[in-house]
Amino acid sequence: MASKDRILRLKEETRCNILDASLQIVKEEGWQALSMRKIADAIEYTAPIIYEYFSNKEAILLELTRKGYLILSRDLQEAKSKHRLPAKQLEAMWIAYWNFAFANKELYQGMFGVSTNCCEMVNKLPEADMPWDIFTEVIGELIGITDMESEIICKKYYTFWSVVHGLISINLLSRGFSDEMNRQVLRDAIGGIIRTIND
Amino acid sequence: MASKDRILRLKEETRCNILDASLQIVKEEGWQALSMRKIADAIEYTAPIIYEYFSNKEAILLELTRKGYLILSRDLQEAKSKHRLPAKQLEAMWIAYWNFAFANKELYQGMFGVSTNCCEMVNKLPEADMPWDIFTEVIGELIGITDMESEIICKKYYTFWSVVHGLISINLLSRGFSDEMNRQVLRDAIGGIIRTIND
DNA sequence: TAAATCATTTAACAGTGTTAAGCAAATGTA
DNA sequence: TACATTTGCTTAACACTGTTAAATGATTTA
Repeated sequence: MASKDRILRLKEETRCNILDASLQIVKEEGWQALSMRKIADAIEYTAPIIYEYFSNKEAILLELTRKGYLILSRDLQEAKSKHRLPAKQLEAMWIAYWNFAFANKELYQGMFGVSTNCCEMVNKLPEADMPWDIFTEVIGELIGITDMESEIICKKYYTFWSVVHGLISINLLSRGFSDEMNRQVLRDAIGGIIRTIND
Repeated sequence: MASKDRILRLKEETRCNILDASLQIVKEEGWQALSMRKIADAIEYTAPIIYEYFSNKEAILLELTRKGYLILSRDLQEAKSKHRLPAKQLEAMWIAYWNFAFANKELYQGMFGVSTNCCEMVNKLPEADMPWDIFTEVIGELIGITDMESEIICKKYYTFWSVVHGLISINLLSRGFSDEMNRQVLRDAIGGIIRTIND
């Protein structure tokens, strides 16, 4: 009777253990390898036990990404607090964002739906089937450089692509705004970067 | 004996049927719902038959994305051919790229690893757990606008985020360049956009 | 007509998420 | 202390997944 809160504490602990084990499996073997039975093995129980702590496998994933966003928020807040000028704050925040993504690759992938499956597939496709060359060609002409190995063209190309792919990804997932507005954002972004090309 | 090529033609046809059926299932029910038995149902065969045309389920996915890249390449080429100035060509190409992504949402997701699983999850998370507000705050201060509903801040914020998320996505998947170069690209992109903010 | 090849299916295996039934130990009650 | 009940956990099972091997039946070849 007096041990009621101790039991609750233990329950909370195994709940944490489930999440920790899950994250570790994901980090070591990828999202694809995460299975209920493997989690159960890690916490030295059998699979059905997990359903006393999470209603679903998806609920575990959801909680993992939720914790991911919390950590990211903390990192961003911390980065912001180290500067006073908004421009500096913003720069520090993006870098913190960047660091988080690469320090927690798998978690970031889970948070933003960058799947590992298809990544491996793309790497297996022949380079010739990819349309990247068309882009580098035109960007090369635009800035008057034909040497495809040039660092400048690489960077510009990279930046271009990131803007577009990022915009598309975000909109494919949660379609934040109207299509017209998205197009305008795209145009503005392209225009802005084209302007910086000749600097 | 004389019907050898006819048989080959039939074989080629069911191969196509497999791919078509797969793509249709993906379009209607998502990548997650694509199973060998469901494909078999669609082409009115049983599952093991598929293994006479594709060694794997992954081989089907690979072929689908390969065809996706081919279509994308064609669209880009076509967009490019309609202009002469590189700047105009580039703009048309990005818009073609954009259109392709949204006309073939599922295919694009498969090609670039934007998984549907996690997208649904993110939508289920409470808005409060997300760190977006921190960004909009700082960007608002930066451009001297505190009204969070402002269209300007939305667009700027959107653009910022796209650059970073796009860069990270691309690097997480296929880590194109060195970390130092990536950071420099990030800084340049941020610098460029900050400059365009006060226009 | 008999043999051999081909196309296709059925059966099976190991794995997945998930649920229901069972068991055994700890607890509450008389 | 003896019985009843709840609790913690496991085993068994279901429907599904990708994949492979064996069986079947039709078609072609000799």
